[in-house]
Amino acid sequence: MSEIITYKEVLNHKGLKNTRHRNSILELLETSTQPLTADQIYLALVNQKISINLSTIYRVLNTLVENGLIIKTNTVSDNKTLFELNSFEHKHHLVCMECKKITMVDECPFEEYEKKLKEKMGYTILGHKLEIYGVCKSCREKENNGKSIV
Amino acid sequence: MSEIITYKEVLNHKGLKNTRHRNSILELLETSTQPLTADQIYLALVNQKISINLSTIYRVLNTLVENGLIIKTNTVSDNKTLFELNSFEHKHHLVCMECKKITMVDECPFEEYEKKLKEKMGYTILGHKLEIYGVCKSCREKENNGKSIV
DNA sequence: AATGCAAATGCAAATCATTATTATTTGGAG
DNA sequence: CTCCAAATAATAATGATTTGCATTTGCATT
Repeated sequence: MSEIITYKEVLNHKGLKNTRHRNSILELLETSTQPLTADQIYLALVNQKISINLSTIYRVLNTLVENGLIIKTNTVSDNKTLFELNSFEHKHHLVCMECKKITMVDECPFEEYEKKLKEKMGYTILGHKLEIYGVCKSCREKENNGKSIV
Repeated sequence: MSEIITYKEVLNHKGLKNTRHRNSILELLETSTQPLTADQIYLALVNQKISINLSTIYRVLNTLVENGLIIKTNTVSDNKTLFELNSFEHKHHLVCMECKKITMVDECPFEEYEKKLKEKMGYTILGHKLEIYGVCKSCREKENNGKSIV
């Protein structure tokens, strides 16, 4: 836990009960460097000798999304739903097409662009999602040992 | 058909047979102002008194994606796959959170940003996807007739 | 510490989008 | 017109996610 505030307090404040499952899921997402699928969470917890049902994971994830503690995303390549802790910071995803790893980037070049869209299209802009696809350093190096396609 | 080239020719060139189903799906996507789900395509065709099977639609869509004629996307809100004609132009999606309508925008402010990411993260950038969320003009106006939340 | 009750969980079955299988039909080359 | 590979229909299978219902648990109150 990187904050002084514990999940127990956060959950309480939202009127949610402080259960071991909610805590272990939140803790797992906190230590993870990237968004996880429900299934990945399930496997990770089972690995930690925690007995939990997959449907419970889905239910916990959904309540946490509804209460703004975590964020739901989905990938373009495969059709899976990913969950990550809501850091309340504006982040974008850098997705490696080879190893599928996701890296977070926090720089965002958009204020200008959004203003333009607002004027041109008459939209009220609420937010955006940006995913950038590429090949990460280590995958590119692996490939260069063989033939270089990219 | 907005081009001199017919779909028949395009399909031929790709070594694909020119079937009525492929044509009706391509024509439907051409007239559509926004990406469609397999199911929406199915309903639209049935509406046109065209007898077609849903699995055929999926199969046709997948071959068309493989051959670069159409593009696969997916929505953040619900877990559905969307298909749109590949215009071979770089476009982004402007998504209305009220009516879920998608508008295309062609301006893209990214060359600079991608260069930066390449240097900083060591990534080879292949492409990106940007979705912008907001409320479209007509939805905002509808809302203002009641109470204005947004 | 014991009680009560709503909320949370486990388990199994249901649902939904998508894919695979197989028999039948069709486009189009010859 | 004939033939065959490719395309399609119909149906079953799959995999992710949701739901119904019985049981358990958190926690406020006694």
